[in-house]
Amino acid sequence: MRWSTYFIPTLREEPADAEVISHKLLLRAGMIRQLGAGIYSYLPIAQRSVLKISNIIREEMNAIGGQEFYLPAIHPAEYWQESGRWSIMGDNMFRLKDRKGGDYCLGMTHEEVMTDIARNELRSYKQLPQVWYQIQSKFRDELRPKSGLLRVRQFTMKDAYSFDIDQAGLDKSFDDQRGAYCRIFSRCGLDYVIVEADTGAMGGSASNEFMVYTNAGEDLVASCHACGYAANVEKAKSRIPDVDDGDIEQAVEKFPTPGVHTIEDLVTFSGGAAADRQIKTLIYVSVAEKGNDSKSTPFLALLRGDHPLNEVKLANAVAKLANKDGWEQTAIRPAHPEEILELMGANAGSLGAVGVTKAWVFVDEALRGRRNMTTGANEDDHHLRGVSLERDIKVTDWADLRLVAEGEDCPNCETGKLQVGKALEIGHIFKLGTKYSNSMGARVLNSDGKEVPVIMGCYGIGVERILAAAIELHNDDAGICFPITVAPFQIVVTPLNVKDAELKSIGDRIYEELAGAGIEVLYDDRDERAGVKLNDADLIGLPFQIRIGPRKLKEGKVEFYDRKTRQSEDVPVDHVVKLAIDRIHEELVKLS
RNA sequence: CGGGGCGUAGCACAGCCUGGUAGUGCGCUCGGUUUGGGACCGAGAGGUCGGAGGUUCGAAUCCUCUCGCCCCGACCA
Repeated sequence: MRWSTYFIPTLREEPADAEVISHKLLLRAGMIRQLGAGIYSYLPIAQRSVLKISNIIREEMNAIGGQEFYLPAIHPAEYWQESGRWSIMGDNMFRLKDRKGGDYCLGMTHEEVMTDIARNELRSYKQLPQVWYQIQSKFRDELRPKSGLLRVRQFTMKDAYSFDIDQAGLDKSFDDQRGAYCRIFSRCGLDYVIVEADTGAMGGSASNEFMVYTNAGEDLVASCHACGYAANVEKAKSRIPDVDDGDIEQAVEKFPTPGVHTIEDLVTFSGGAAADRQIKTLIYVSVAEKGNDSKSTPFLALLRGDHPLNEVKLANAVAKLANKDGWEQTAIRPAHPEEILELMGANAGSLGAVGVTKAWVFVDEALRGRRNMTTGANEDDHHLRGVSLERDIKVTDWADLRLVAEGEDCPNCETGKLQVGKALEIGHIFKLGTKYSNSMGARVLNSDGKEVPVIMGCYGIGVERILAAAIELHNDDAGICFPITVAPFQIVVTPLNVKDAELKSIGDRIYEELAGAGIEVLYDDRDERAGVKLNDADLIGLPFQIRIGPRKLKEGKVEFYDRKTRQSEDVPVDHVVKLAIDRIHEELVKLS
């Protein structure tokens, strides 16, 4: 490819509204341009990278028996209503109407579409297992698109679905996918970690996320160096030391606490209590839907005073009670002040669960067995001391509701401490089970002639996130340092002055020979100053460069430059093509 | 949805407070000189100042509304 006629609009200056490194470099390298919030056009070299990533994914999916589909992006609402996700997805889903007023959406994923095909076509266990996948655009009306390609409203996703007759089959399909994911991310040059994750709106039993540690990420991962435990903080657990509540169980006593409205206030208040001897009382609302009806149910969540709430854990705990009689919880949210007053008869800052019987009370496991605690009295400016959990509070359900913190003990081994780091999710695999096959009626006959729901798994990868993550992980002050497997080209050939006929003719020859050998080569035949060409080459980050300049050519040599190490070696003109081919193959082998 | 910021040439920005002929740098075009890490000289092209309404003799500038984009938050009562 000749750079002089190829479209790579590099930017010298940094775009004003880019924040994260990959966003800045994608713009500066002429790879993407924004069309709207969270909507990007991929320019030619970005498209080359995306296609290379897609092909790696395709190869690994095919290697485990995956079969590629092409599915509609626009879905009639009825399929999503059947699965129940028409309401669960809420404002995150792009919705539209056709000319007759019929409801449609743009697909966020394709469980419904794939399950529909499965239920129409799969009849017998003899047809299982099946592994179906696609690599296509997905649409999500994100609350806040941001960070270039990291959180967008249209993106490319590889999503695969497995259909098995039993749990053992699902386990194998899941493990196959997990192995394929490891190979895919390794081949793309990404350091990743596999973590336990919440299943969220997908439903299902188990799930693993594939994460890349980077400050541009939006998730937090808790991990233990001692044993390798790693989990999304949405799911992570930890061990904490016991707190001494004293030997004697005291009686409940109300006392005035004027002006005390926070845990912290009560710690310093004379006659108050340490934060770990307090009970924090939070009022939340479960929002549920049934058909076109919706309802809001306020409830209490109790934690130790110094423990932060993990909303995801709380939502999961509440859903067990909220999802019945056809109701499906779509969200939980903090209660509004007027809702708190109505439910509790007091305002935030003086709340407590003692005597509460008309609302659900969810209590964090860390409070189990605790005695002589201090909490709000449900009367403004009053608190209670001497509260014992089991004796004084009517607990609806115990659950793990606590957000783990850095430095707490690993839940999985004796010695480790948890570290918490920011990470970017690049892949997610789920054991769905029968959630969709039940709601949509995908059943086959088993070997006993009995009709059973198909056991499903689903497996997603964000293609552009791989590109962005590769840039986040591999860059320096001059620009991108692409892993060769995702680089738009493998090498750039740069005659430093194309008006010098000798430099140009040698450049032409090297370019032709590399291209003839099947190397993905970009030829910088632009009539630009050397500085411009070298800076652009560094910026777009191809792994290797061949620089042809007058100084070295006097000795019959050209420079072979390694972008990542920024080392160059002088090579006789006649040897450089072979050297380049060898080095490129070496790189490819490293990432195979 | 709440808070903050910003919309002026392809890009980055100044001008706005205090109303009076729309600017700077980079990029772009042409000519010349240059040529190993983002050259120099000269001559040019390019903007309904996000949009609508209002105030005024006069609005990029003041007022109202609106659209868009960026950042933070939307868990700890």
